[in-house]
Amino acid sequence: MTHSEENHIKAIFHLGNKGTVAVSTNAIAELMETKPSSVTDMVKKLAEKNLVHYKKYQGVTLSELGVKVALGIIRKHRLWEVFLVEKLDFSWDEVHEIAEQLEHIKSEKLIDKLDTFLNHPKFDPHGDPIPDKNGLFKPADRKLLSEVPVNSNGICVGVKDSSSAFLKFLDKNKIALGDVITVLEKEEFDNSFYIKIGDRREHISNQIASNLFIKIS
Amino acid sequence: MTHSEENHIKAIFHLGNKGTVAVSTNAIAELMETKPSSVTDMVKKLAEKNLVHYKKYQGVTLSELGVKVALGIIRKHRLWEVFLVEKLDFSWDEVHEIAEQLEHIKSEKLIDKLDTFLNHPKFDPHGDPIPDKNGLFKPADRKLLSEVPVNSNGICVGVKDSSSAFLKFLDKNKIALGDVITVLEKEEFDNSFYIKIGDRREHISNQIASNLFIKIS
DNA sequence: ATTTAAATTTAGGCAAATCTAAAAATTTGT
DNA sequence: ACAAATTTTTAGATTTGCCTAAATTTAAAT
Repeated sequence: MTHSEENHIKAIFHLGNKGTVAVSTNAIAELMETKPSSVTDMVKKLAEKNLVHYKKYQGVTLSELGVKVALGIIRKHRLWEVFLVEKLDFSWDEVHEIAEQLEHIKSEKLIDKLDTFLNHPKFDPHGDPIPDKNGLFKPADRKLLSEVPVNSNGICVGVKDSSSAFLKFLDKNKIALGDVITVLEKEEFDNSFYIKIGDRREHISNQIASNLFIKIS
Repeated sequence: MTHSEENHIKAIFHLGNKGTVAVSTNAIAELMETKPSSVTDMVKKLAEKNLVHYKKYQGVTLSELGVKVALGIIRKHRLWEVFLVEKLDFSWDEVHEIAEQLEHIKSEKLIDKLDTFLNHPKFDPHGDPIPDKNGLFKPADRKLLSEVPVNSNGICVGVKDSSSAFLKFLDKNKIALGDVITVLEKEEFDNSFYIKIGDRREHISNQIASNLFIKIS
């Protein structure tokens, strides 16, 4: 598998609800910052290799094999992210680009040993679940802060948007995974939220609230 | 820099006494398992980029910039090898292939942090010196066991041939870096050696002796 | 010092991954 | 339901890294 093939598989997985929902070449191209025509070419190649199901003009889904491959890449990506943050002391907004490179290193033994070294972590630094060797992971029971009823109480367990910009915003505002959050009030006018986080009271926009996952306790 | 470019630079460095001695395209091709004509192409490209000095039919040497690049790659390779052996518990004969991949990961910060995490090691698992950030490393004062006078006493600090086959042989015969070795006698007939290693007496062929480095104490 | 052998380069070609521009299919709006 | 807009694919070109086969240069041998 080339890097490019792996990246396309990953994109289809992420855009198409784990590869189950048909994704347009346009969408893939946009995510990958390439052109739709290039995606068409690649998708044909992946179809040849039985990694995707593809019908002209109808979008792409992953085959069973494709899902397996995608989960393998995601597993590697997220394990490396844990390594970078926990062992090398990177901050959570710096690790994505490096993990994008590391995820393509080929060695099953390496990733098994890395997993062991890290004590079989279940979540990456952004709260996303890490598939195990067989591609299984518990569908984290978490909800977007924006979609939880007022007075809900829980722990911040993940972010939906893991862009560097958003993560830096959270750092600046001292919001981190593990923080205890209570939704105090919803402002109907602009859909913003008043929350209690730790022992502070904060006012966060809807955009922030709809990118924070909490686990209701 | 592409992987292929980096690999060519590395080959020129290793074959040409750190890039200072002209290397033939043939030699490079053989080491890299490619064809001389392909090497010619690449070498021209590297010359364009001022990474090598190249005169048709006269072989290649590294430019100052080329040496810098080579040292950077070697630094990465060897630091990753230390990581694999010390942290992930790989054996020293397994790490080369994986490090060949990892050495191409691009992130200065990553390698600095890895270096710190590993406590700025000076040698890789085969006893080869690791260049520091500025490309400097002490020229390890070590000699081949085969070239040391009888009755010399020292510590085994490295291997010349780090092929998996040789390393496995050493493991099987319980010869490891750090072992104390005394050259007891040289057998003139076949140039083999009788040595004391730890508290055992061993008889090793010239081929073995000329691939083991010791540091005379 | 030629001739022969070996090494090296050139020329031309191929496959992968990308692109642009044009053609074809699908979707949308009225 | 049909024309217009949008999406998607095809066709053809480009770049990179590699190859084979032929030509050229250098080195070796008699």
